[in-house]
Amino acid sequence: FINHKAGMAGVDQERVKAVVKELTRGGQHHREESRKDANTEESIAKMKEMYASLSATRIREIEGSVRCRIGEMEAQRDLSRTWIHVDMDAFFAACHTLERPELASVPMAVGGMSMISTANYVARKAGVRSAMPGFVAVKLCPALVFVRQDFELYQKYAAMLREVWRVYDKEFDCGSLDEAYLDVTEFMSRTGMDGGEVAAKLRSDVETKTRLTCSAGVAPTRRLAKICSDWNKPNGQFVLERSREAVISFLSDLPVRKVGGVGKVLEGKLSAFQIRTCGQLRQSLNVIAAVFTPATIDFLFSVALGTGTEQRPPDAQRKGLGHERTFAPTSDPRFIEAKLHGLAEDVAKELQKENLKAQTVTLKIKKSNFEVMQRQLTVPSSNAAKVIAEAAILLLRKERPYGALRLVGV
DNA sequence: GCGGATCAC
DNA sequence: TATGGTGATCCGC
Repeated sequence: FINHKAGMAGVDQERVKAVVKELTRGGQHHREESRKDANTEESIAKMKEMYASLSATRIREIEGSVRCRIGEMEAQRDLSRTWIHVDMDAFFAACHTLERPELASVPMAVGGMSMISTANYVARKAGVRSAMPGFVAVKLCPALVFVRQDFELYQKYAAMLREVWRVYDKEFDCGSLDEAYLDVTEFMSRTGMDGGEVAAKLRSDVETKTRLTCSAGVAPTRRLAKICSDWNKPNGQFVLERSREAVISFLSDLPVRKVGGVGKVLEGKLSAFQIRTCGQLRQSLNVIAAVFTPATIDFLFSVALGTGTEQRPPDAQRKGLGHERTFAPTSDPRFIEAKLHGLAEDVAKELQKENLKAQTVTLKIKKSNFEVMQRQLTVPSSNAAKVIAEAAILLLRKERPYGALRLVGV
């Protein structure tokens, strides 16, 4: 929970670490996390070993192809578009505060003792953070006020937000309820405004319409715009000029972890090769090309150069639809199979609503020690609850004896 | 194609 | 006392 999220700058990180350690020591969840950490370390060791064993000839080959590839990517660099990424400030918490103004001045989190989905900036000062279990948050901030999630409330404000965003880009796409990517290139030529002016007006329109604040990033690519929207959060904006020099200079000291798609594990692997910033990444593309897998290499090259994501991706069709539920650990097959029946009903209803059929049914289970397993079965295409439930239960029974479970999903 | 793993929000 | 739910992607086999 020590990260670079907005509003977490002045947090006493040692205190957070101590509290988390005290509350998790010896727990099953912690053991599972440690197991994954050990796997990452093992993977890093293999990568280092592999790198050390490369012949001089092979290294020269890689260097040549990397040089060539960078040249091609530079030749195709596209600085013609202006993207704005707009991101609401502590969206869920802010929605509740509009309805209950007294929450503005107290530390508040949306969620419960198990999990927090977001916290207001008062709570963040104490180290409370999204994805933190509520019982840890209370220990960090005993005065913390919990508010239950209310998706209808968020939907109401999200609909108002989309009204605003549409004005700037008819085809805007939403990352989630509270954020969107807008290609404002045409809006700018139509109005004569520059990127910063458009972002300022957009944020002002959002606040006028909803009384909610947001932050915005302006940049020549979607990926960079997303990073920029976080730069002056909350209630701020940042403009990255549309020039190669500006992009390269912006990236030079940017921690790789700020880039969407770089999580804890990839950050750890890069760090093992002394790569912590995008500038260092740019200087290390030979290593990257030597030790990572193809998709990751493609991704990291475009991150390092600040290229890619200039175009809006075509809207993808759905590839999966599922439901899962956590409960107090049990091995009672009657309880577990009843859960699966209920989840299968929910899935079937949504499939029917969207005029879809299931081709493959996946059973997901999480054991009481937090180990996750998935088993799948291809069925004759169907959106009938009965077919889906029977497939899930068949898969479950094949895993007997499965012991105590804490979650099942369909 | 399957199952584990990672990531975003 | 107590660590979520949904969807996507990648990789090794």
